[in-house]
This record gives sequence, C-alpha cells and structure tokens, in this order.
Amino acid sequence: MSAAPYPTIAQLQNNSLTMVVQQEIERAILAGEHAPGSKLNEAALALKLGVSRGPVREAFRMLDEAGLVRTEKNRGVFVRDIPPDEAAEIYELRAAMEELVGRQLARHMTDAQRDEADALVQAMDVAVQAQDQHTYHQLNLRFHDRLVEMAGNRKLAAIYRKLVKEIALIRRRQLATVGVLPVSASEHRDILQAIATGNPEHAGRVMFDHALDGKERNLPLLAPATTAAT
Amino acid sequence: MSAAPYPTIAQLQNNSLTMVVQQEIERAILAGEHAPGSKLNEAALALKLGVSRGPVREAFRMLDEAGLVRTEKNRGVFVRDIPPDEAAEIYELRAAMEELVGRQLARHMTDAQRDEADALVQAMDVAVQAQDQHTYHQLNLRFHDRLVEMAGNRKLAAIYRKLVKEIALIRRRQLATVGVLPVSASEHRDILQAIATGNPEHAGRVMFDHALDGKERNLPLLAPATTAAT
DNA sequence: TTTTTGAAGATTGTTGACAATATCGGCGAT
DNA sequence: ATCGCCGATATTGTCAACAATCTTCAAAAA
Repeated sequence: MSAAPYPTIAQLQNNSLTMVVQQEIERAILAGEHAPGSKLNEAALALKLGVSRGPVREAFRMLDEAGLVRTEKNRGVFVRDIPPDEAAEIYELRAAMEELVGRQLARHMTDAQRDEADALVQAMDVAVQAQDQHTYHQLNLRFHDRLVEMAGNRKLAAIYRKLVKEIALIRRRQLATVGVLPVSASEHRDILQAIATGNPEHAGRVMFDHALDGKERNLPLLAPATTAAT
Repeated sequence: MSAAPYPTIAQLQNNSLTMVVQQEIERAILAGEHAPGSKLNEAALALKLGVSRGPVREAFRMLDEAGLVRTEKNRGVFVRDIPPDEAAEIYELRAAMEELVGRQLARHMTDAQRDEADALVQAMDVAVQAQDQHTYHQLNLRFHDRLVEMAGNRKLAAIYRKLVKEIALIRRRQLATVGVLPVSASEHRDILQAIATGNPEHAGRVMFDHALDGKERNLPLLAPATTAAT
C-alpha cells in the first residue's frame, strides 16, 4: 500500500517532458481518442500539449517500442491497428502468462495476499449487483494485475502489463462490446480456490482457461485452429 | 528462407538515422563495448557516430523501453546492470516461453521444419568437434530462435528476442564464462525427439528444463528459492 | 581534519529553424 | 476519360543553439 513518504517528489523527478507526453499520448490512445490506424501528427500533438516536437518524437519512439504505434519512415506514426490473427496471438500469450501466474501462486501465495484478492472479488460482486460495468472492468483489471504482481516475477509483470495495454487497444477496434456484464463473475472465486489447493498444474489451467474465455468473448470473428496452449 | 526479392530496398526504407543509431548502440552494448552500469554520453556518442544529439536521444528512448539502458532524469542514461535476482527472473521467464514453444511445436511442427532444425543440430555437432565455441554459440542462438519462430506466435517471438538480448547483457556481467563448451550438445536432439513424439506436455518440459540448465550454468551464485515453474 | 559553500565547467532538456521527403492538385498527353 | 508529369504545400528528419540541471573542486567555516 504505502509508497514513498512524499510520492510527489518521485513524480516530479521522473517528469521529463518526454515522459509526461508519452503517458498522455498513451492515455489518449487507450481511451480511444485516437482510433487505431489513424495518423498522429507531430506538430499538432506538440501544439496541443504545449511542447515542441522533440519530446513528442521521443515519446513516439517509446510507444513504438511498446507496440502501441507503428512508424513509417518519412510518413509518420500511426496508432497500431492490430490485425485479428495477431490479436489472437496476443490473447493466447497473455493466457499462457496467466497460467504461469497460477502455477506460481499455487506454490507461494500468502494468506495476506489471498485476503487482498478476496476483497477484490467481493468488490466485483458488488459491482455486478449494481450493474456497474465500468467499475467491474476496472476491478477485474486490478485483480489480474495484482495476481500477476504477486507471482513475484517483475519481468513477467512488466510484459504482462504491456500485453494488457495492447489488448485494450485491440478492444478499441471491436465495437465496444458493451452490455455483456460478465458471466465470469464466479470464475474469479474458482481461480482463488484452485490456487488454494496448492496444485500448480490445476491452478495454472484454471487461470489459462479463464484468460482464453476473455479472448473468445472479445474475438468472436476469427479463423479456426489458432493453436491454444495447455 | 527467402526474404523479400530485394531486401536492400526495405533496408533503405527503414534506415532513419534514429534506427541505425539504435542498432549500433545496441550492438555495442551487447558486444560489451559499453560495460553494464557505465554511462552513455549523448554528445560523445553523437560525435562518434557522426550525427547530432537528436537521433541519439530517440535511440536512447527505444533502448530504455527495450530494457537495455536505464534513464535518470538530468543525469543521463546508463547501460543496465541487471541484478542477479532480476536476472534469475528473466531466465525463468525465458524458460517458460521455451516450454510454450515446445508445446506448440509438438502439435504443429512440419517435416520441413524438423529437417531445418536437424541441420542446425548437426552443424552444432561439427562445431563441438572442432572446439569452435563461438560458432557453437551462434548456432545455438539460431536454433532456439528458429524454434520460437516456428511456434507461430509473432508476439511470443518478439518478446523472446528481447529476453535473449537482456540475457546477453546479463552474461556480459559474469566474467566471460569461457571454455565451457557445453555438455548439452545432445540435449538438442532430445528436444527434437520430444517434439516428434507429439506430446505437448513432454516436449514443453524438455525445453523448459533445457532452458533452466542455461540459467544454472550462467547464474551460479544466487539466493535459493527462486520459484521455478513446472 | 571535516564539512559546507559556491562558482565554473560539463551534461542533459528543450526549442526553433532548416533540409529532405511525401502528399496533393492541376495540366497536358495518350 | 485515364494516366503520368510537375510544381505547391504539408509533414517528417535532422541539426545547432539556448536553458536548466548536475558535477566538480577549491576555498572557507566549524
């Protein structure tokens, strides 16, 4: 919970213009303010953000490396429009990572961690009761993010978060998929229960299947035989 | 095998100064010309490469996002010096990815792919006979890279390659580890054999174990309980 | 001796200007 | 009418200069 005593200090230290520009562009992309495939104009963005083109270009290089934009020499940068087949691969990779997380947690999850995860599941139940889809979605993201973090592999967590961002971008492409308040509400309890059994293979499989459910739910239209792991 | 009919064309198209600078700095880092932890001076690098500081800074942002350098605001960028515990996590993550590859290949590997992999293994045998460690190492990298590519998940392949680069950086830290011409020569045959059985779990485990061998070989000094998967 | 202060120098952060390339539109030839 | 050429415009690529920050080191104070 508690971060540094004065978190504002660390924030100001990290805030080179490039960083804040990068975060703002990323936020705008993930919020759908720039449609996938659309062009990002350096000068226009720089003007809008009140900086010169230099930091904007540096932010572009970061976003490119992160897979959120694509750069064409002498033509500009474009919000990535991830094709369905690659989207499927990203979903499958995320599922495989969740499987790893499940294995790890089955071995090492502490009671305190279990309690924290339980609390998130209960909060999700409340959101479902209230038909509050947005809150549910946020809690769902936090639930999985926390589990990944609890697995104790920082590199895994970092890559997982990048994949989640790309998936958020992918979902921008499909038309909203609104209204589908998840049937998977109880699945999160199943996950925690599977972890509690201490059986790594079982916990891994439950998390993998849960993650792939998300894929099927968000990628209804897809060629067959997309090579699932397990 | 065959790339585009005129690969040079694509090369010239991608060659913005930023790209070539990024590739050159990356090469120099992985070649050990910049020691882990050492500082990279913008002006000095720009002068050495015959460009201005702009492209160098953009290249820095890419390398930072890729995890090869670390940036401290107003202090500069430094070659990343990956601590042993995080190095262990990277090795374990790579092993888990190889496990995925093994599973996929057990399902989908074609005869032509098998032949290509066989050829690489034979070439490695030749290198072992000739005590040619450098050639062996290159072939080993190519063998695994090709297997990952054959698994058919582009995102997985992209992330795997980034991990391999970080591992190359990690190995720069240990003192060379020369002379250890691998005992694992026959393990590659075991891998292909396991894949040929068509049993995903078995093939995955063999590749996972093989990858973890590399970890133990290169990270001799490490705290216990580093949470291996499977 | 140790610590602190404060310029001088070096390095990074940011900007605006110039060069190179691509895009768009009209004009003429087929 | 369509295609190709060519100039005008817009946009990206690159650079050099200025501003802000950090580092160094010597001198002064404790």
